[in-house]
Amino acid sequence: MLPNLKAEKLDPRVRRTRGLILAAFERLIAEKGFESISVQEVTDRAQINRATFYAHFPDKYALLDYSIGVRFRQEMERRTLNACHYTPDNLRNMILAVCDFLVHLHSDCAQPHQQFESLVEGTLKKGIFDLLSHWLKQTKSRSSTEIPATVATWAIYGLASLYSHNKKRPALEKFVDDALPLVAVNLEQFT
Amino acid sequence: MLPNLKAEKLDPRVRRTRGLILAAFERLIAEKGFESISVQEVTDRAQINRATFYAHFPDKYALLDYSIGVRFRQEMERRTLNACHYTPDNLRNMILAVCDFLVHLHSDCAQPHQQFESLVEGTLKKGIFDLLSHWLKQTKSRSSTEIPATVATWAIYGLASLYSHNKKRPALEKFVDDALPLVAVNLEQFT
DNA sequence: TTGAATCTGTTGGATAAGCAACACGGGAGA
DNA sequence: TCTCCCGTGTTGCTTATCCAACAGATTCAA
Repeated sequence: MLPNLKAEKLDPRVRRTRGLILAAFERLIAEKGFESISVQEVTDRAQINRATFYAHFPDKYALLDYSIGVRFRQEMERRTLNACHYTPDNLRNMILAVCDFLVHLHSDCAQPHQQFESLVEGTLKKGIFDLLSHWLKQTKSRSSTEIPATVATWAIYGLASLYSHNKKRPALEKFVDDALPLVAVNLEQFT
Repeated sequence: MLPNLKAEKLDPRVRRTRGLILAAFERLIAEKGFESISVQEVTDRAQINRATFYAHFPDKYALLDYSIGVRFRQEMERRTLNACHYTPDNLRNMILAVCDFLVHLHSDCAQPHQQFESLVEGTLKKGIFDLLSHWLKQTKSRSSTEIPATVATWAIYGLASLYSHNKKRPALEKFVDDALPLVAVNLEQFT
């Protein structure tokens, strides 16, 4: 079972602190981009002590990781893709979701730089991979899921990256429908 | 010197907790009125432990007191009436402010009951009295300020109460200009 | 080069907030 | 009447957060 967002029974202080840090961080990212943010700015805006930040995150890169992960899982939950299994249609919806996610991320974030992008890529691929693996393991097929999930993950992220960086983007639905069969063929055995 | 709102150097945890309690309380008051609110509801919404509430306020009546006091001082600060001295014009502005305050309080608050009203009255009169006394003490006049400040306080609150309960209210400016001389005459010696 | 300024991570001890439990009291309903 | 439920305040102990201080890295200007 994928860990649900609200299922975790945390100390309320921890939940509150993380929420404050996250909110401050996301507003700052929208204002001035990831690279130029300092930990101090985040903690000032979040109204928490700087030492407390380090009790939760090793550095601002870990915070970015966390932020992207939370947002991704929230989006999957919103589309009810977190509690289902593999079908070509679910796959289609997931690709749509990832494309959407990247497009919004780029418009929400001032000055996306190289480092930022590659961190996002890593986190997002992990999210996609985990969700896909979760789907595939629910099928009766005995075959290993690692390789097909990896292939599909990279393909999906690649598609979304292509789409989101495209200056004049085609209609999303059309784009995804063109690409879907190429990904789905690798996962046929799990249908 | 009247205590400034941001001047107090409080533990940030205390500041945060009070802010959360206050915000939760004010939203609840707008939703269901003061009487039917329980301490538990406030703390649940504020994401605060119930025991923590009692570390800050004896009960919900003290919270109402605090809330009204903060809002009143904020409003006076906004109108820069907190750092000035007695003049008829400042007095006029203060009466305008108190009327405004009561009108908005009644519209923000679902089901204002008797107990609610009398608590508000006490807190507000204390605020008015303190501010007036602060003004009067800055004049060269040697006379005692207690009696004139008391008379003016009650008069001002009475005016605002009358105005805010009036079904079809006259224009505020006209109302105040009619009443102003009656209050000002008691404070003439401090001009 | 030097020095001032700013940010990063880390630490030990102080303090606020959380938690679970308790006694108490006021309904609501059998 | 009795019991059950719910809200109020209170308490001792645990835990998260705050704080002040530190050493090291980076930048920038004199």
